[in-house]
Amino acid sequence: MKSDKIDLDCWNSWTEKSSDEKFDRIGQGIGKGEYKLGAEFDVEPEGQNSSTHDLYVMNEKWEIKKLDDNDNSFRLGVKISASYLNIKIKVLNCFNALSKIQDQLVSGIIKEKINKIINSANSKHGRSEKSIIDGLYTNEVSGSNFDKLDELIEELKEITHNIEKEITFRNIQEIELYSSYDGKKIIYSTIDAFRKINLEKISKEKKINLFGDSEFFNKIYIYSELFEDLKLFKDTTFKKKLNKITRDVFNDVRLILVDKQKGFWPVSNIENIYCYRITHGGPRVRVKNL
DNA sequence: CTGTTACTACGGCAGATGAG
DNA sequence: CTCATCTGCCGTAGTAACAG
Repeated sequence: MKSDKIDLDCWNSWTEKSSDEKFDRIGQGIGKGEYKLGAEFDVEPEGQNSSTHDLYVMNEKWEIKKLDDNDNSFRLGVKISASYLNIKIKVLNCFNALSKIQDQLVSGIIKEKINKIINSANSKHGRSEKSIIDGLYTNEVSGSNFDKLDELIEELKEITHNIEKEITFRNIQEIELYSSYDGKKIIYSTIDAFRKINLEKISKEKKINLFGDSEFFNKIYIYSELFEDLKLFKDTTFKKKLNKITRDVFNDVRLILVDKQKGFWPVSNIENIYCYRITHGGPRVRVKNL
């Protein structure tokens, strides 16, 4: 193979050109395979001189990743931590909020659904040795917990979506109540009206009656706790969101996988990489069709 | 100065379980 | 049984920053 020609989405073998470079040679901010790959293309690894890429080859910025010999995965740098933390916080907010109001919900179908979801989040799935919630707090979400969490988020989205439809159907997007400030009548959103009434020192029965029935009381309660945080997953999913922040790392940078024996694998379509679990505080990534 | 700790790059691997 | 996968938990090198 000539070093000025590379094949995408397959292993390009190491050639004579890099035979003098050891794959395992590392340096400051320079990972395995970078010197060897650099030798193939007569370039030096950027290392500390560049925070955006490892090699500059054929007018492209290259980001080099060595796959884990164990399971063909790789991890990302700390740059992605902020993006992941934002997602994690929203997810934890949802479950914390549900746990807090759990006891205040009135028995019924919707409460049972929420109970199941909370229990599932506090359970281990697949081969996991810790629950989803524990995993989120310890920054270690296993593959099966990761899959299950995605399902749970979708269930919560479905629930809040149906509540939204019901609010619209009942035509109570706005409710008129007396102001706590000056006693005058003011129009409040459903959520604000609920929160206002829920603070009143009146019996639960009276509160429920104001919203029609206990099931609808539950629904608005749940909705008021979740809708803000679930906005992050509007028109997307937990997994898709993780995939997006993972792929965004490679905007304007070509991902090149390296392997001691097999050579190097340039990834043509970044959609071929996906996040499948969280380790050490960030996404762990795999490549399709490897 | 020197010695030490902190920080930021970079992945690694042991043990258990499940598939065949 | 053997082998691959899954899960959880860490490690190392090089340099900068700081204490004395």
